[in-house]
Amino acid sequence: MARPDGKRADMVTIADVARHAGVAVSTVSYVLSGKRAISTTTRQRVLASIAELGYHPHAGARALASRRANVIALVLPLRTGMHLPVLMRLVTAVVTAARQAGHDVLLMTADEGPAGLRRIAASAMVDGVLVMDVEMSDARVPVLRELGRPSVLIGFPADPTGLTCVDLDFHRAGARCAEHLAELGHTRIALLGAPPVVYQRDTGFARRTRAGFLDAAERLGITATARPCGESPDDARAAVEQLLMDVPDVTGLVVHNEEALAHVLAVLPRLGRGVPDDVSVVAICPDQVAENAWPPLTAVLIPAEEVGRQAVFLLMRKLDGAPVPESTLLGPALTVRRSTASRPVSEPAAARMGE
Amino acid sequence: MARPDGKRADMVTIADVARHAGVAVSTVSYVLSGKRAISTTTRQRVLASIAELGYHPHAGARALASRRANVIALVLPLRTGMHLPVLMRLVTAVVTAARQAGHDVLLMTADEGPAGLRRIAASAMVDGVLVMDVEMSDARVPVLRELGRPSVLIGFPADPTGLTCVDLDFHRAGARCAEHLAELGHTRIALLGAPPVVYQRDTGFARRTRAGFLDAAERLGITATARPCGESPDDARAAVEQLLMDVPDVTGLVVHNEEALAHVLAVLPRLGRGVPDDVSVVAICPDQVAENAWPPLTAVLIPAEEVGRQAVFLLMRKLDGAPVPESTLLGPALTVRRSTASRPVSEPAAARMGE
DNA sequence: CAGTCTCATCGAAGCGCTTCGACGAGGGGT
DNA sequence: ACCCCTCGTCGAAGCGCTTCGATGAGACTG
Repeated sequence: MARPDGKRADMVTIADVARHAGVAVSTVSYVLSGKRAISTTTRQRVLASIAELGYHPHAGARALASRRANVIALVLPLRTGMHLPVLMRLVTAVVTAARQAGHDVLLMTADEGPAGLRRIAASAMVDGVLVMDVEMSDARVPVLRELGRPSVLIGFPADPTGLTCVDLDFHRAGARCAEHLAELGHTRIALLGAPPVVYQRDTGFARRTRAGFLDAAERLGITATARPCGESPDDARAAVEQLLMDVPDVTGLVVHNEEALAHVLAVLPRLGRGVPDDVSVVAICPDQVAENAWPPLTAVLIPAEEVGRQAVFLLMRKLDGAPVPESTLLGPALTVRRSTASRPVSEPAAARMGE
Repeated sequence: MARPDGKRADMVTIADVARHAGVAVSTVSYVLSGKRAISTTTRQRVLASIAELGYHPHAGARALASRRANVIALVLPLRTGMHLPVLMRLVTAVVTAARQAGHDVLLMTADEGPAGLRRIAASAMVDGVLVMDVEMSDARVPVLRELGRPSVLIGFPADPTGLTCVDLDFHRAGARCAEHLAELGHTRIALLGAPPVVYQRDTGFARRTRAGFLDAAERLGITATARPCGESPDDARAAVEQLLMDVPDVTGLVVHNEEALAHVLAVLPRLGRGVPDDVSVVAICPDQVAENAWPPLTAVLIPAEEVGRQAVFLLMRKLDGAPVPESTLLGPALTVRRSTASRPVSEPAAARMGE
């Protein structure tokens, strides 16, 4: 393995390339970085040598000399409850986008906490940090502020001032659902949202969805109600029953609660409401869930790939010192499937079915 | 931000620590690495300075000087079909274990392919590579061999010679299922495995499970049959019907096919076989699936955390130049839930139910 | 044709760390 | 008293790269 000069055989250095091409080390460096003009002939020769020798710059040396690691950190939550398919697609999108921008991705789990962030930042191991699944009051946020490293959050904390955040625009998502139902002629619609406790905690996305939904309904001149919904089968059933009792002529339903979704869908037919014949259902959920439900659900999707790409894009801009907006909200995309239909012209299903 | 000397304010170097503690730079280094004896008083002083200044070694400089990056690469598959919860738990376990061993984790997706592996290895960015979800004939395997970097595979390729592989011991998993059924008194048992095409491809885990199952049954002196099972509802139903026709008195069933599992469970009652009253069912699947099925399934789980930990452990040993076994097979853990019971003493259910 | 530019290239000085050899101070043995 | 260790510490030489200033060769001016 060792060569006569005592170095490792598999380590080709920039000096080897320079020697092979008959130029100075710095010339090779400039060919690679493009930071100074190099004649075409020299460039060709250097590139040929690089290819022939299979040279790859030593990442550590480069980081040391250039003060740029070309690595970003991705901080993943461990927390359960996060929907995994969405998370994985986000991760994949981030890695792909980062690679396209010439960066690698260092994976951190949140359990190292603030100390991990400090370590990573102080050791110059990464140029910037991407924090996923941010909560309203997230312990990592103050650390991020304190470190002063370029960072981008996926999700919004309570106070996003001075940070850069990306997420789905839940306000517009809620509105989009109302609009879709209105377009189909529905005039009595309802939103079943997160469990009560989530609203009490003032969690951002739940409130924003509700506000968007109600605002849109008002603007469209249709009657809407929004209420929380528990996650257990019993709670979900109770919520649906109560809703149908309070608003018997409701024909459009938005469900923003992944856990409860299946239960809601199961209970509606049993209460004499066919989907979509009697009640149209729009979900706000990952597309996998929407596709696998029965019937396949018209839904506003969480655009994981797009969020990941955007987050990386913003981080790269920050690394380049370019200005970025504090908050980036991605437009919701509504996919029409088979759970929504025009408002039934006849009387409610319960009567029709002789129940 | 800049100090009078022109350096960045937030970068504390080892020289700063040395000055602050009144010792030589090398002394600080030795305190940190423990590679030479340092008097207690000096050590204390240095450690105090480190804490006070908030010093963290520059990762790049360290990698350059020591030829150790303290980073390992984790190569994730993009491929669908991999069960995500298992994958995420594996990833989490790997990151946690790596951190405990003083390493960080660089995340690569497989779509960069061999070139990505080469780049990572040649740039000395990582000390070793962990490859997940290895297939029988995996394009990454030859590259791994060629690179000669320390690596560990999770899963087994067709020819694991000279590699280090970790996985669940599917042979013993199959055997464990048979044993469990035998312990409950069942004497006619069957295995529904992967779709036919998987066996034809000579895929490792499917064959090994079947062999383990049949060997154990023979050893235990009970009658066993193993057959493939398609993934569609129709194929699964057909497989079950055929099985019940061929072996009407079968009372123990092992299902090693995640996709078909739900369909098998749905069809058994319709054929007059209650689970577990008439037929006991053991699954080989992730625990989430086993828990959420009805009835909750007795199952052999894929020990994701343990696999991740083992893989990191083995990689660390390789980095230290210690010998490691070529293959590490993890013992299957069987969790008893509500889908298995003692062999029914009476006649088959079909008769009992008057069908 | 001297003076001035631009272009292409080179040499050398670090970047922050590890590690090797050297060295002074004590603590045995004789 | 001597020599010889061992222990604790220091200084300096790199690790492979980027970047700055310098330099030489032409290509323009006037």
